[in-house]
Amino acid sequence: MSTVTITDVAKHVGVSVATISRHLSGFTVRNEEKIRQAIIDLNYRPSAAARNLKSGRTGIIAIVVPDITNPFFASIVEGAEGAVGEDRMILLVNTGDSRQREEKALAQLFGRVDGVIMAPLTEDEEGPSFFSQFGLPIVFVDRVTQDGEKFSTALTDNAKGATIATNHLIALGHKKIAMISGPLSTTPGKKRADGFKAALKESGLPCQYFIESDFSEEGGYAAMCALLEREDAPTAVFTANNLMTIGALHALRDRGVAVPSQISIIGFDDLDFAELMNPPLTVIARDARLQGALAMELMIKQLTNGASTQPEHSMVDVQLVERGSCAPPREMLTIAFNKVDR
Amino acid sequence: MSTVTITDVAKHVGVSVATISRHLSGFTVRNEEKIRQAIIDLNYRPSAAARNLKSGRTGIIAIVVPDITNPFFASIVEGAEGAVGEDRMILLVNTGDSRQREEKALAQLFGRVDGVIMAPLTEDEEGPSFFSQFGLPIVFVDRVTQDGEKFSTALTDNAKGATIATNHLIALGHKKIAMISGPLSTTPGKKRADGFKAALKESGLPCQYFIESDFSEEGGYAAMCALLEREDAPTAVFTANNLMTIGALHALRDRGVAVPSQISIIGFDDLDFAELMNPPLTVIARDARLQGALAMELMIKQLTNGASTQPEHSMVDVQLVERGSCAPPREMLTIAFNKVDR
DNA sequence: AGGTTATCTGCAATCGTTATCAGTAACGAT
DNA sequence: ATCGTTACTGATAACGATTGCAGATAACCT
Repeated sequence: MSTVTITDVAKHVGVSVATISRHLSGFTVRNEEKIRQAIIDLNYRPSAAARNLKSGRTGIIAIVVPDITNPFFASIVEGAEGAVGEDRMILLVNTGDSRQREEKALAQLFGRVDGVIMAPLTEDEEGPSFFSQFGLPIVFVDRVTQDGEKFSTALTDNAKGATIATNHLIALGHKKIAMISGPLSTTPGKKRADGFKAALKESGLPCQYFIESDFSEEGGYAAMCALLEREDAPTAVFTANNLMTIGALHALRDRGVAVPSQISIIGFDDLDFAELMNPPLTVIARDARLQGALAMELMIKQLTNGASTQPEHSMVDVQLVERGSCAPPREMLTIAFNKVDR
Repeated sequence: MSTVTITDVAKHVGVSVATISRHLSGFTVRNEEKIRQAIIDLNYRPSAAARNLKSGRTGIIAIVVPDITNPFFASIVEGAEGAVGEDRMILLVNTGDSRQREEKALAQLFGRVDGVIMAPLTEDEEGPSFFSQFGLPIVFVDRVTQDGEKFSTALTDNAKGATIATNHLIALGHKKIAMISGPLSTTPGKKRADGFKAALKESGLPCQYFIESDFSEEGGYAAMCALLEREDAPTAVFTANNLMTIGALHALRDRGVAVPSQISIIGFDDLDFAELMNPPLTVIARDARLQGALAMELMIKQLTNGASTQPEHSMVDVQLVERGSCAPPREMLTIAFNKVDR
């Protein structure tokens, strides 16, 4: 166990601890070479704990996500990781979609990290949120809380993405369009639902097939099953995130429903293997890595400029990626067929 | 900025700091209720830095992986996260397949964490490895270094998995079997290649289509392209990890090669969406989450039992999951067809 | 040489907490 | 009334580094 401290090094060289400390902090001191050698010989490593205590800095930025196995959040983390720079590190916290873990984690983080980048579980919060009195710089990524304007945010244009997706289905001729939505208590859940409903309204279509689910694969599966059991089933579905898209596709496969001939499906968030799917998946894509990087940049800006910094808001754009999972609705095919038939 | 310390709380209540400290550590003290209230009123949070300095413990375990966006490592992390328990947290380090970052990260970790769970980049290391003099408990997960027996490990049965995969192809009648291998400098790269070669040898088949690649999607793509360009192309391919499998499939799709009718493919490591692929992917699967959890358990055991603990080695089993990407080779189909034809 | 900087040095205080140790109050037993 | 026990308390010294201060040394100029 390396219990060697700065004092040991000082004694070994024959100078005071202050000199060693200064050498470590980059000042020029007299016996540079001797000190360097002593550090190696003794295998000395400065105690991060002591440093933190004195300086109040930890050099660690926490990133708190609900589910690290969701490729989207994994990309967020990767993006943030890439932007963190040389002299800082990332502390990852996976809250596992549990509110309790989220709160506990936050409490534990205090004093361990210089700032927190987080995707909160829900927006629901009575009165001024817990975060406003947290006492540590916070940047929200992908999701915000009620009073999120007070903090820097790195979001995506959820409403726009949902509107594009819905309009894409409408343009193909669909009238019975379903949405498997995320929880309305979350930012992306709410905004994407809003975008969907607004697009329907604009085209004078009713909103009959709206299911609020939970952003999970199982939730997407169950929601799709529910839709298929309807007497008057929808001809197209917009799934509000990648996991629910996968779940919905599993449901379709299990029921033997053909995509896109029997039902069209478009998902929010791209997947690495969307092209390899059967059929290739049409999605609303965005650059999650960039989003993570932006969040980190905002955090670093806040850290270097001090607490006085005004909150900033960055927005990542969305984009329709057409592949093969959307087609005109069945009725239209039938009509077209009939026409040809005559 | 919450600059309120234990002293402030003590003054506010009218007791000594020692009493507050004791209360915080769970001892029974006299003015429990008053103290609790004061802590809330003042919004006091104990400084982790000071605690660390005194106790020498940080309550943080680092987990170092080469690439967090690889679903496999994401699952490892999730498994470890789930097993970490109430009073510890995870510090995630993504080395991005860079040796330099790996070393730097390790150095930075010292004093910040109680132990390191890691998947090292390579096994190559001259002499006694860097890790043996690292001075912090280490558990290797998925990969080891040369002198890995000295540390606890949570590995998977790579050779067995590769053998099963190869034998599966052989049983289908394939003679020209390729392997797109990972780097032989890594544990899974080496062991899977060994298993592949051993299986071929046992069946008296030559090893003509062996390509060493790099576990990346691009690498898998390039390797598959190289195989397809051969005059005498293989009829079946075993890809040594999930990312290379995806890359290889992309290559096949781009070239218009049909799976499994023209070429069979089997991958190491399952994917969430393997069933949804075109065709559904046959793989060698293992429980990565379990593997991560096992690594964490070994770490915690080491932490609680002290440095004297003997290293332990746990092994996660592998399993063949047959879906639709493997079939008898083309020649055989042709022969069968000819027979019927006569 | 003498004076003035410029540069480096050690001492000691400090960060916020916990561990140790000596002490005190309350209480029952003698 | 004395003693022993129990159950808590407060003062203080660490933990290992950083930093302001004042002093020492070297370097430079006239």
